[in-house]
Amino acid sequence: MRDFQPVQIDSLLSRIPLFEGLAPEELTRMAKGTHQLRLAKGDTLFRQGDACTGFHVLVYGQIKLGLSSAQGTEKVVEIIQPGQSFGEAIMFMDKAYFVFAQALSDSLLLHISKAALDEELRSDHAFVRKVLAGMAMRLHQLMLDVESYSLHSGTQRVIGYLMHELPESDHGRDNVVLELSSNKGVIASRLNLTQEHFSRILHDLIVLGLIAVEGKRIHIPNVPKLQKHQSG
Amino acid sequence: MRDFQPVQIDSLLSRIPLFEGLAPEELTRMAKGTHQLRLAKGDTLFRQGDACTGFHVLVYGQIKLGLSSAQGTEKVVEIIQPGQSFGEAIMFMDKAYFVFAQALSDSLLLHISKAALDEELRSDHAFVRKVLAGMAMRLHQLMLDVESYSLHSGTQRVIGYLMHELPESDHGRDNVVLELSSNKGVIASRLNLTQEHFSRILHDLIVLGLIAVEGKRIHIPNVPKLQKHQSG
DNA sequence: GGCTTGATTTGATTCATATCAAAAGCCACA
DNA sequence: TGTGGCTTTTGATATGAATCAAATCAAGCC
Repeated sequence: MRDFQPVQIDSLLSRIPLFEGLAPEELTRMAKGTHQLRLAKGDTLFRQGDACTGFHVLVYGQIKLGLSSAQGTEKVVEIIQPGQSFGEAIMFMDKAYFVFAQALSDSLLLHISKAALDEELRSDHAFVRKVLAGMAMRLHQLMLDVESYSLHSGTQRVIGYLMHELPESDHGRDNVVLELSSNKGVIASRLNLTQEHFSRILHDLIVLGLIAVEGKRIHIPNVPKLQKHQSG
Repeated sequence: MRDFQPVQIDSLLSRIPLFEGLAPEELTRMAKGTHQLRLAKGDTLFRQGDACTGFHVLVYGQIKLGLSSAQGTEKVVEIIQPGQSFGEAIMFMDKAYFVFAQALSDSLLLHISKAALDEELRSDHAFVRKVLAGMAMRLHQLMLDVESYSLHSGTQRVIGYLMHELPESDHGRDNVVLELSSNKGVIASRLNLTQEHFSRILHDLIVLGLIAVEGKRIHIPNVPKLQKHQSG
């Protein structure tokens, strides 16, 4: 059951950061190589080894990208939020996926074909810069992850995550509230922690009075103080 | 003491994978934005926070890229070998370096200015593809690292590293020899292990008869057997 | 050849985090 | 309003890897 609503796709595309600034006719051209995709919570979008024919953009919902080990355990590499794209890198390499993608909630995605992107890349230098910048950011982000995994303790990673989730404007503020975007188990895995360890770290922070937790809602009485706690 | 030998730079550039296929006049144009750089073992090329004005290519020698933590410990992110380039991503973002670069041995590098690259990107679509492909590969590599760090044990990472260093043609072969490209401490850090732990893992593999070590030379009597050992 | 300096190994111990198991908590929905 | 199926927390224990300290090895080099 494939949707076919070019006009709506145009407008969805235009709202994606990557495609901002494209002329209407360019958007229409891109839309021709794009199709919509609906997933129910729990559905798999692709798995390791699947061929990659383009990249995806999430319109609404939530997707998790993960690695699964030989022993069956899995590790969440990234939690995709609306507006984010993913899969460009592997597309440029003409390789098969080596992460899997699964919907954490009912989701709407766009799939943009490699051919459509290639054409746009050929004709639009500004677009080239944008794609390059996007890939560079992704690389940078991954480097930060590597740094986190290898140089920071579990507690530091958790605090770092909370700070990252907090809108820039809330840094330095007092008494802010933050809503976790997913289940704690998923976030724990994203931070390379077990669910249990994550729970205990949160507990420790509560005992220290640095946060208060009710379900997915995290109260932070004093953001700079939490930030400063990154010591063990 | 800055070198100024445009002709030689042309020819050095032409031998770099990234610049293969460039027309002579393009090469000459790139060479104008390029300069040579010699480092002695131990010299620092740049450190965290330095401004980035272009990217580097290593002609000969060896460079380590690393992160240093607040506590003064450092972690090797990558060991650059001749022919490899580095720093493109951060250049595209117009951000300061957040890794440092230090020569592990006397080295010759080229520094290609952002401006020169930008110009070439604007005029040469094939070149755009190459840069994109390069960044994609880098991203992929980093993902593999993340996978290693989070899903594999120390022993698995070491075996993985050895397999990676081994030329493809030697997989499946018997009785191959492999020369470590750097000090064991550096490699250990690259694998996110302490020197001591790395030493012990090597020791364990020796006891199991999977490898034999003399200095930097690693003998592998049976590659597939070593490969298969990835279990703990 | 002995001496200095750095690299590597070995040993003893500690620590962070994982694992396994079970108890609570929390919804959704019949 | 209870009940089944999640998610989350808590507890007890195990383990991989780090740390600290010291011994050994290797390699220049006067």
